[in-house]
Amino acid sequence: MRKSKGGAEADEVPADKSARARILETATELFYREGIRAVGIDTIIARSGVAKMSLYRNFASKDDLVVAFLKYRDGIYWQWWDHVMAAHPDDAARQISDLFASLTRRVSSPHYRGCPFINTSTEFPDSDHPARAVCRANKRELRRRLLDLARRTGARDPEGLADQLLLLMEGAYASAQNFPVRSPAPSLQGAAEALLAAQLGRQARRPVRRDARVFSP
Amino acid sequence: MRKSKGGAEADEVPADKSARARILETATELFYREGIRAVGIDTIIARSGVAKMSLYRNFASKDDLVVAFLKYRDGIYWQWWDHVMAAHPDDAARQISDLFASLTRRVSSPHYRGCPFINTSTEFPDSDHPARAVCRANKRELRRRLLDLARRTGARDPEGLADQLLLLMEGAYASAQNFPVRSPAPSLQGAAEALLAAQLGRQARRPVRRDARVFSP
DNA sequence: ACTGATAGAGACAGGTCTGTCTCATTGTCA
DNA sequence: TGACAATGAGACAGACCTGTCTCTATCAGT
Repeated sequence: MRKSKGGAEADEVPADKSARARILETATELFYREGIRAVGIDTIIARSGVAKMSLYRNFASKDDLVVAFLKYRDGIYWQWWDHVMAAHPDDAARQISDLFASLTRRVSSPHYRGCPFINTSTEFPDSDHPARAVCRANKRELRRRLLDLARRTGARDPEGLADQLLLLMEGAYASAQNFPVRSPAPSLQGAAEALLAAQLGRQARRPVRRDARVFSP
Repeated sequence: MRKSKGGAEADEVPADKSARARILETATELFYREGIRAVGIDTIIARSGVAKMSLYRNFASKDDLVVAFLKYRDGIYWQWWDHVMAAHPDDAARQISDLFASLTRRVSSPHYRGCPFINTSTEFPDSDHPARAVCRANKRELRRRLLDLARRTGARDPEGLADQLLLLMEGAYASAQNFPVRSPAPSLQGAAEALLAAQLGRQARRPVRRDARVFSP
């Protein structure tokens, strides 16, 4: 089985921080960049310049470290969100535009490796895995905040708009991996604005329900 | 480290097929449902009732089997696509509606576990991994077909519309895992139709480029 | 100077993983 | 019947993984 190439073994985290902080930072970096299953405990301790027992004294297990990694990323995520929202607190439409503009930049970075919560959910299909609870909580909160935004725009169907925007965001995250030459991300902001505009216009545009034939290969 | 729970060890694939076919079917099922890294060769041979050497006589390595799995799923995918397109070959707008309606059903199935190409890309971050080429090819072809559809609708900006629809599709795939209670999928078709309608209307709706402040935590 | 908390170093156990090897068995076609 | 290809069964090697254990070193506060 082809393995991911291992990186340098030298310390990459300043040694003046606590062992716990060094471990968490290193794990966050490695788990995000190379995947959780692909990164072993030995790699984390080597890269953070920490003894193995220091890891297991601070985290009960690798799963526990994974949960800590996700909670750390969750914090960063809402920090980013709040920062974007703060620019125009009373203009929800503008906040949506800003959100998708910032998201476009975020997912267009060459180092971008997708949403850690989606990625982790893929790596651990068992929805009872402790990490999955953190992933679900992040997405639930994302949906809640999008609904709040949608309501404040005065959209005709705020729940529907929120879910449409949610789908766009998830699509931006997921498509970051497989379009190396020309990312679809630049179309993101236009899509969000078109969906919002469609909900603010006069004519009621209801989705057409059609009974297409079922196909299950 | 918490492990995925192993299933029954009994044969689940009819023994009258060739060893290669049994292996590929079992691997396809297991890789998709439980993830690639999580499923070992021993599990595959046990579930398919095949000797280990029969596996390695038909596939050079696990990576080779993974590539075969992805090509198999790729075939199924375009089979599904062609089936949906065949209903109204000369009405691109209707084809788009049908596509998203069918997609909604697809991702709403309780057994749905996301897009195998996105999932595999997450499991193997190294873009040089042989499996990644199959994933990229699938997504490139998806984009090509969406562009063809968009052109045939007479959309003002076919490339933009195709990428918007692409983002929606990817979002539907990615969001299948983390919204167990109330999936955003029902909003999918309405979003696609609204994006199409926005491109067929009179007024030019150009995305607004705004220089929001950069935030990199 | 003494104490106690924190951490480094590394051996080790027990399990799992991929991939190889040998040998016996089955089935098919001539 | 004989030959040959495909397959089953299972031991095995070598690597890697998580988690435990022991012993030693450092450093801050009193």
